[in-house]
Amino acid sequence: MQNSTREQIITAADDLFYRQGFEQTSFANIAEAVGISRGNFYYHFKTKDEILKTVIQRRLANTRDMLDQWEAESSGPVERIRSFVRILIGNRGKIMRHGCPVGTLCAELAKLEHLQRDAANEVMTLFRTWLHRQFVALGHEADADALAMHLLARSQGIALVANAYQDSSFVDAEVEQLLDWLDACVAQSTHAE
Amino acid sequence: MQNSTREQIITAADDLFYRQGFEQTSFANIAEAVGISRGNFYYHFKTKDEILKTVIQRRLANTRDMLDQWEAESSGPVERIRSFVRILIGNRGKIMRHGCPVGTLCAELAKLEHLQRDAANEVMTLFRTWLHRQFVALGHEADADALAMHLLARSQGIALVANAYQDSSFVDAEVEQLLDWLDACVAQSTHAE
DNA sequence: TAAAGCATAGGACGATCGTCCTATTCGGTC
DNA sequence: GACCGAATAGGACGATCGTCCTATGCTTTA
Repeated sequence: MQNSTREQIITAADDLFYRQGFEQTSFANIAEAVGISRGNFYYHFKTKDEILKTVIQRRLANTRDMLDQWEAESSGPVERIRSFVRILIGNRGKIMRHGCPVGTLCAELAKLEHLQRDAANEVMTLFRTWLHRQFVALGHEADADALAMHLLARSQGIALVANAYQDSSFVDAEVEQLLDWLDACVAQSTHAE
Repeated sequence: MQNSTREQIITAADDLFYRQGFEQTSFANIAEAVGISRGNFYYHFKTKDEILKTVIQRRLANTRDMLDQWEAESSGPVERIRSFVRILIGNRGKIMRHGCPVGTLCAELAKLEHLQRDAANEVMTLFRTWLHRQFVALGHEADADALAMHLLARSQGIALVANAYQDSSFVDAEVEQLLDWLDACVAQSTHAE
C-alpha cells in the first residue's frame, strides 16, 4: 500500500504546503497534483485540518527517523550536531526557493492562530530536544537547552534571509561560522573539565 | 489630512497585514477596522496589490526615519548597531505574538511569489545597507556586508523562534549574546589597526 | 451470477473573495 | 438656491473556497 491514493495525497499535500504555504493550497490544488477528483479527495480526508494534521504527523515521523539515523551513524555528539548544521547545505536549493519547511510552517500557523500550531511547533521541538541531548553529551548540562535554542534560531535566521535574498554563498559563509561556533563550544566544554 | 480616510485605511491595513498576514486579510477586514463600507474602500484603492504596495512604501518611509534618527541620536556606530539589536527588546511583546514585521512579510510574499516581493525585501535591505555603513565606520570595510547579513539573520532567527515558543527570556538571552558578539567585533577591528 | 462494500467522479451548497458599478450624500462655489 | 465634484454606501458579478451529497464504477466474496 505504498502508492495508495491516501499516501499520494499526503505526499502531494506535504509538498504543496511547503512550496505554496498551507492557506494558499486548496483541495483542488492537491487533487489536481494527485490526478483525482475533489470528491474522491473528500473520501480520504474530511476537513482541511485533518490533512494538515496528517502531513505534520508524517513530518514528525520523518524527522524522528532522520534524527535516529544521525544518532546511529555518527560517532559522537559533535559530528551529530554537524549533521544538523549541514542540512542547510544539503537542502540549500530548496531552502533558497521556499525557506525552511519547519520554520515557515510554524510562522504561518502562528499568524493564522491555527489549531495545529502546537503540532507544527513540535517538529521544531524534536530538533530542540535532540540538540539538547547532544549538548548534554558534550558536557554542557547547564546550558544545553540555551545552546540548542541558539542553534535553532541561527539556522532559522539563515534560512529566512537566504530565502529572501536567494543567496547561496551567504548560506555557505554562515554555515562555516556555525561550525566554528560549534568547535568553540567543544573547546569550552573540554576546557571546563 | 492626518486622519484622512486614506491614511486610516493604510494604518489599518498595515496593522492587519502584520497581525494576520497579507493573504489572510480581506478588504472586508480592513473596511470593518476603519468603519467604512467596502465600496468606499474601493474608491481609495482599486486593487489589493495597490494597498499592499502603499503599506510597504509607508514601512519603507518609517524605517528610513527610524534609521535616520538613530544616525542623529547615537554618538557612534557601535551605539547605533546596539539600537538595532535592542528593537528585539523594545518590541518583544509584538514579536512574540506576531513575529518580525519585516521577516514575516518577506517570507509570506516569497511563498506567494507575489509581485511586491522585491518591495518587501527592500525594507530588509534598508537595514542591511544601514548596518553595512555602520560596520564600515567601525573599520570592517572588507566584511561589512557579511557582518550586516549575519546580524540580520541572527535577529530574524531570534524573532521566528521567539514567535514559535512565545519565550521572552530566550529573547533576552540571545540579545545579550548579540551585544557580546558586537563587542567582539569592535575589539577585533581596533586590534587590527 | 448476485450481492456487498470500497473507491472514485462529478456536481451542488453556502460563504467569501477581489472587483466593479451605481446611487446617494456632503461640502464648497457661482 | 442651483450646481458640481469628491466621498461614501450598498449591492451585484464571477470565481473560488471548504464541505457535502449522490451516483457510478470496480473488486472481492458467497
